[in-house]
Amino acid sequence: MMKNSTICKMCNKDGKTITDPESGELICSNCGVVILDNVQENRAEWRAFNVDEAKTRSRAGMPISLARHDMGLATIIGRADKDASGRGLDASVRSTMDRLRAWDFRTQAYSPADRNLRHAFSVLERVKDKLALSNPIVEKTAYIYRKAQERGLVRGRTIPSVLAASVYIACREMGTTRTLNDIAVLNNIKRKELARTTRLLILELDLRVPMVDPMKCIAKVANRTRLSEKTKRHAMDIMNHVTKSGISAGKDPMGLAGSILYLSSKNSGENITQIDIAEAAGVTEVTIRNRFKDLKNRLDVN
DNA sequence: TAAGATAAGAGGGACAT
DNA sequence: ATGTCAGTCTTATCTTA
Repeated sequence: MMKNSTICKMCNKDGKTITDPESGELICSNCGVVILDNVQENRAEWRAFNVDEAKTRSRAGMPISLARHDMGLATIIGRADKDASGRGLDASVRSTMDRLRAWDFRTQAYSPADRNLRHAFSVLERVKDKLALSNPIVEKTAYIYRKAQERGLVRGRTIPSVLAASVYIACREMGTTRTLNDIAVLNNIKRKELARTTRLLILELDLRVPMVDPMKCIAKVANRTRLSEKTKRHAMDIMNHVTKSGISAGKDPMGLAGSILYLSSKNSGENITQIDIAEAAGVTEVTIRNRFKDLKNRLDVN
């Protein structure tokens, strides 16, 4: 969490706002409203434990990154036909440089695999902005995509779809809540296809992807509604109970989170419609109803 | 108008053949 | 490999309070 001093437009107080680095949401600490949900992570991705470390770790120039087709290590022979002191080159040196430059270019960017990666990572740059992904997630995405590419899994699929699946997996691994829907709509991909590709990657690359944390789903859905902190807490208690008793197995966690919030809001007398909840959770109101009915039955039994 | 009920259809996992 | 089955979620439509 990091604090800023943006003034919240909802409650108009000079309150602090809090950036949640996990969900990338900017939240007012007075009223709890989500002011922005696309905040860029602007901290360094490393930690320094003392002054020396801070000095040695800060750096000039481009960091090494998996998310570049050459991992950011390229040396490019420039176009200016000048030597280091600015004088022009004589003809023979210049023609040598021309030949070197030509080969430099060919060997760097023109293997088919590299071209694929170049394309993919330019797409990744755009996705990063749209989804407010942190640097570690981008790196992880790039790593997964590289593996997929090496295994020939991109063939017969589009680059954006494989990339989107990589993003989704990276988010899951980092415990960040991004749903299939979130990622699909921003990439103009059908949710089904994204789900299919994701499964394929997990299967083929033998990835161990942790389950979505249902608590984070509660937080995410609640942040999109106007429910009170108390209702949210109560919902988390219920979720705790539900997870322990195994009712949640096989259910869409967002739908479940939504229905628990609905249940919680009923208990606390807050009026929120199923439609509002459903919209916040990204599921239909029927799903909310079904889960809700389930919950009522199963919780009464226990 | 919100909530509940019902039905049809899609996609995928488990399991048997 | 292919088919079937139970379970989940979605969409659509109708009824109820």
